[in-house]
Amino acid sequence: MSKNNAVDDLHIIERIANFQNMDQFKTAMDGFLSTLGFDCWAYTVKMPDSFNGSSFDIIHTWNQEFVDRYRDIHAFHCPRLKHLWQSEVPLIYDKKFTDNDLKLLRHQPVKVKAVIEEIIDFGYHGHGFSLTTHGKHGDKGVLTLQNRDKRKDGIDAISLSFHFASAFFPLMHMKYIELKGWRPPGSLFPLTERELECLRWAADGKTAWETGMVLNVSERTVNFHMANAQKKLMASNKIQAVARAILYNLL
Amino acid sequence: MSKNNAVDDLHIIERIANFQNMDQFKTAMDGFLSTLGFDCWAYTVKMPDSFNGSSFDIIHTWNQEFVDRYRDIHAFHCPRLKHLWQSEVPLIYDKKFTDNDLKLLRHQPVKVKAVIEEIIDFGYHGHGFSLTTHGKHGDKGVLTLQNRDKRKDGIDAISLSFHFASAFFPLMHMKYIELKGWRPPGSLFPLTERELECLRWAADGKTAWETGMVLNVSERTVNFHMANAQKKLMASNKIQAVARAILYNLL
DNA sequence: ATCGGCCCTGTAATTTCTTACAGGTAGCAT
DNA sequence: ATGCTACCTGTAAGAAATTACAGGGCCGAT
Repeated sequence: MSKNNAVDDLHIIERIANFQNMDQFKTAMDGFLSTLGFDCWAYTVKMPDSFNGSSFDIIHTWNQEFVDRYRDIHAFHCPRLKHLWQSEVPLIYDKKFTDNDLKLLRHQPVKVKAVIEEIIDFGYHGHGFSLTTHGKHGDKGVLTLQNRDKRKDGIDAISLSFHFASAFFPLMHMKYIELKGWRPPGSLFPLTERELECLRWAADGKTAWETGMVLNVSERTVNFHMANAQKKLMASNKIQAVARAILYNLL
Repeated sequence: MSKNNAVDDLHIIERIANFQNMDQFKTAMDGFLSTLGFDCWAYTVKMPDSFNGSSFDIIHTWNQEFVDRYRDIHAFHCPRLKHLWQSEVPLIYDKKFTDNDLKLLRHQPVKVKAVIEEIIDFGYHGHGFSLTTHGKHGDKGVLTLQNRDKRKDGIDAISLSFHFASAFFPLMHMKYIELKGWRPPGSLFPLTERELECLRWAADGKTAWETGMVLNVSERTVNFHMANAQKKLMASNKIQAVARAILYNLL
């Protein structure tokens, strides 16, 4: 973390903003994280390609066996992990955390219980934390840093790393999404102001006729703009057009 | 910031989670921020009530005159501030920042230029930073911390505060939204699994008949679930139902 | 055992959307 | 001037959604 002052921060922000390719990104990621002094880290990215399916990337220094198993048993059914993905509340792993989780186990259905037990058993220990960041386009990232090595006095060293990672992980994630070139499907063509207005009113439940009243144009014109928006968003109907516009944060 | 270790962090997270009312929240906010040693701070919250209008809250220690003027001249038209609201890239205010902004001025339309000049003139200086956080339901928060007092050596003290605020501001914001009791309209009744499935497929542009094929039920049944979802979401049609479900992060 | 919630299905009238055809205006840039 | 873009409007046929009417089955809880 070097000198840890605001000039450094500006420098880091600029550095992240200027990564040109994925190699630079990954090298820097490695650099940042290894200086934080953890045994292992994982960065998981979720990119929603539709409302019925998402693609995931996982970059990690865990052993592959664990990650595969983790995915196969649908570990994200564990309530705490589910919550991690949905909220911005970080998880801090320590003794107390594990105790709490074991307590929660009693109130879980058998299926979920088995999953959680296996996760804890397999590798859900070690000191560290998980952070979630929510991107603009429905994309999410989770960063996990852990010390498996019990001999290391991780718990007291976590804090600075936690704060530091909180500050820069959202930026790293944004840059990753950008470099990855991922876009929600059908976001290539810029929408005009009129098209956006029509989409907005449609999202608020207005019919084409009502939108026409609001915008002081004919119903026909609203349908015209809506049809153009649909083409640009590669949507098969108004509903998908609105859904994509929202997902892509256009409204 | 006291001892600054992980036990403290857990404590802070729990404390934030346990605020019972707005008074406790505001007192704590004051406490956190005043210990960071800045002259003044502002916390701005945006809650989208529909796609055509949002409500804003501003809690601040600026002088009211500035805040009013800031709102009246639509300061958020300033590109940097617009970007701040849309992205998660923080702004760090220092000499370099102001210089950059003045440089950018040359390429701006006259209207925007006038706005920016007035902001800089009126109060857009001082050392500090602005942070953005994106909530789950389309809500956003921006936290700004500044030292107006030029005699204070702000720039080198910013970093720790910046990291600390990055870590806990998202949680504060989540809690604020919760305490405020704000919900996107029509999110009171829990949707069933079937209703969610129908909404998801609709959001992906499928017609009721197509969704029926996918779910292996009749078109009529899909319309039945969709109608129930519409009632629960208080939506006047399928489009608004889908839009609200997305906004409320249900899909 | 009864009630309520969730799931499922049918018919039919009406409204809205979607897509095809057709056309015209205004402003801006090379 | 010419082309490009955004904007606007009309008609009409067919597809889809919306809203009413109607009904039955399964399961878990009081």
